[in-house]
Amino acid sequence: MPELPETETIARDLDRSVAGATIRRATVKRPDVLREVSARTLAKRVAGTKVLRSWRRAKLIVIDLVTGDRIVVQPRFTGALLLDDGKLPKDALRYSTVRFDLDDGRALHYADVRRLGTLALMDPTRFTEYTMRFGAEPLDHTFTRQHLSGVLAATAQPLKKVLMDQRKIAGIGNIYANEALWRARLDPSRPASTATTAEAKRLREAIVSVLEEAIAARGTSFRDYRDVKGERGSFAEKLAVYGRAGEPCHRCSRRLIATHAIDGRATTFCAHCQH
DNA sequence: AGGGGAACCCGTACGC
DNA sequence: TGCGTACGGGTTCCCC
Repeated sequence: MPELPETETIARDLDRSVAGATIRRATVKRPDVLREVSARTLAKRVAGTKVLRSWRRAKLIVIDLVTGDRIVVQPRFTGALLLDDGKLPKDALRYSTVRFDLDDGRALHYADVRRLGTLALMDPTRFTEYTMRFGAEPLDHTFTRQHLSGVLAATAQPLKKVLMDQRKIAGIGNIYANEALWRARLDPSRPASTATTAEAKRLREAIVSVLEEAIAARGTSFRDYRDVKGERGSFAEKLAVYGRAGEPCHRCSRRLIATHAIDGRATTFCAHCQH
């Protein structure tokens, strides 16, 4: 599932390969993935426009156009941005929902098997309004231990729920929330406001390190995630807890516990060394 | 404000 | 083998 490291990988790759290209036209095969714009309006507003850059905010891939409009992609579970330069794996485009033909002959596709992911077109005003809802970027220099302490102190919700709350911290989903809490040796169900200064420091360092390492590995392809070339990330082999329920903790060798008690989401942790 | 629940979607897993 | 059904997963929205 594309979280921060996966969307960052996609956005960086696109920035390198598509910035400067001009979109010749857009073709919508599955209009139900569109948000904020109709197929007809999308096609009209992007035709003939140049791509300035591609970047990430929260779990969104944002493609800036020279007109000021932004293509905003939220891949959710199975969404992928695939760049078809004739070398994509066979079948990669089977679930293409929107195709952007570029002036150099390549095509950028938004493909999505389950189509819970979305693609929107936003003008600058709408984009600003939309992204105001997101909390701190964990890899930004403003995400300090003091900032995290403030976020944690403000609520008695479970730590894991706070990490995954996009209004509080942006970009962390189920995989990296589980991993960061294991690294910080913190019980996912602990009320956030009970975290000490030392624990907040540990948690900030855990969040930053796991996200940076996952970006270096080009993300986690636990199931569906693929990069713009249709290739997998390699961080799945480094996961300490996610998907490892019943297996031994890498720190203390005791069996990892699985629960759905927090927000109905799969949580895996070590009851012996996370407190 | 925070919590609960439904809706969105379909491949996969499972029961019969 | 086939058919029917339950499930998952992030976000949004609506209601309490």
